[in-house]
Amino acid sequence: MALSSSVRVRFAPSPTGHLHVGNARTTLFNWLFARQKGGTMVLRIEDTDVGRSEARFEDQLIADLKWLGLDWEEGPDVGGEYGPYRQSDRLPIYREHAERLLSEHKAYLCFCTEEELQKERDRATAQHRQPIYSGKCRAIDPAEAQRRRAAGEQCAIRLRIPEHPIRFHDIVHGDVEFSNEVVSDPIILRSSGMPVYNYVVVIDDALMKITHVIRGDDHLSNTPKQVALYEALGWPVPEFAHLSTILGADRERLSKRHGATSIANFRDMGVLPEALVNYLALLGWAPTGGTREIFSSQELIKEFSLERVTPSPAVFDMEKLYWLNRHYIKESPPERIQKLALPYFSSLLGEFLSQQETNKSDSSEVPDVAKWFASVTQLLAPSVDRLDQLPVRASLIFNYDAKAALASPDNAEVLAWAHTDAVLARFAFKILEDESAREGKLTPEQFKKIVNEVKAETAAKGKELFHPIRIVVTGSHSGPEFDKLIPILEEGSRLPLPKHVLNVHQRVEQFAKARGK
RNA sequence: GGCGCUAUCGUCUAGGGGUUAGGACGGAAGAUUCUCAAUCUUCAAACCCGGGUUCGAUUCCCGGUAGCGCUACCA
Repeated sequence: MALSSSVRVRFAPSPTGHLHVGNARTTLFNWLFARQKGGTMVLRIEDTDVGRSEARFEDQLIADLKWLGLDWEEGPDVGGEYGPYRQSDRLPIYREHAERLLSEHKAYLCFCTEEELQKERDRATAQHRQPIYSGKCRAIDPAEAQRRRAAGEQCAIRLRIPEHPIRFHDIVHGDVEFSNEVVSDPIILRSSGMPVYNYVVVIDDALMKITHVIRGDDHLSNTPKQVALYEALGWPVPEFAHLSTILGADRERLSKRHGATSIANFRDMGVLPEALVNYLALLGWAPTGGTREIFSSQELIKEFSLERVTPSPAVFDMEKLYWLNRHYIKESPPERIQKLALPYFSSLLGEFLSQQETNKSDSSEVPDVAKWFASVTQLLAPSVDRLDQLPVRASLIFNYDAKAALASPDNAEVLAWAHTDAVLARFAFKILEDESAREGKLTPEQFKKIVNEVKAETAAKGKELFHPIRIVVTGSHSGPEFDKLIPILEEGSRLPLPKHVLNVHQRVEQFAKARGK
């Protein structure tokens, strides 16, 4: 299939850890741009730092990107015509082009030792000068230099930086200019033969025909070196777009210290991918007009533009992410939420539900349990920031504790109300008497009828009536609607769950006992 | 230290030579529901400082300040 546009972008992470939100946002912007332009997305693994790179991190990276719904046409996992897509597999390419630059006198051999260079730098900083390379080896005759190298003398390859300022255009920042004096001839190939990052990135981007380099603005200061490299190599300079840094609440660069920062963290917390994508898109970008907040990926592809990306750094705001997450939780089909919620209930349900799921056809009870659990998540999910908070919310179903309810300071005020004793007494009496309740088959209608009778007999109404009853039934004076809760309690008590759910009758009984009246 | 980038409510942002400086999150108040949540309504909340250009600057220019980044034979 012919692509309608020649736009090619890349995401080039180092496999040194989990995918970070900053990198995720960079990938997202690349992806949105590529998808909008009908371009090609390339995934390239920058694993030249062999010490820190690990293969398992590459798999995680790919899994995290896919979870976000991002995809690519070329990469180590899918191949492509500009491979290999792992830098560790491209070493010969880097050497070849370095030698080419050398033979064209665009680069030269440097015989300075690390100690010499370090001393030079120290001297410069002590004198408050820019710590740049003196250019000592620039003057060595190339033929002489080759002889010394052939004789086995250790040397690195340095790029010759031109004697004029380096200018380039950045889509986010506009025109940027650096004096050539601050760049200094950078090493492109170490004496060990290993190439340097700022060099390989140019070779790869050029050879992979990348048209738009969209990356973090920590690379902005590296860009003049890279532009000089493109020019030395005789290759076209791509468009640049440098994205601002994501900061923590203290305005420092976002790090583990700030809590959840990896995509895996958010996934484990029960943040939905579409919420994260939507939030990340809003960090540093806003649509025309700037009033819309909710965007699906498809809508983002349509609306996104690099020109509207803000150059200033953005503070990551967990509360706004939660707001979007709550929105998407409510929008999601209940079956999806139920499925996603399941892992968080392993301590309450054990392997029970997942086991039941696998052999559902041969037991009649199974659909009941699944259905029951679905109604539990449906009841609780709308009030939660993230799915991992569900089990705590569910404690009113699973962990009824009459003594704790009576002792709770939250309940003290309600328990002291004038009507409370009467309400409690009449309610307990009626529930304990009720035949259906005793069997755990109380319906919301019967429950309502009992409540109404209590109301008539005690003259308590509104909160005076409901708060004490809530405390008896759930342990707390506030919570979900009784109409939905009663069936969950009653049905739950009849199911063979690993953690038994008390029905209304049992709760009233325990409460009465705990109260000693 | 040098160089670079950045600067609108607490936060994310819209806007732009003359505006009641708009929206969202969060906050506050009210409505509603038995309660909480949700929902709806309302409110508070900002152009970093100093010069210049201009009839007029938050907006354009310069300087300062602050934050961040880069200053490696790290990526």
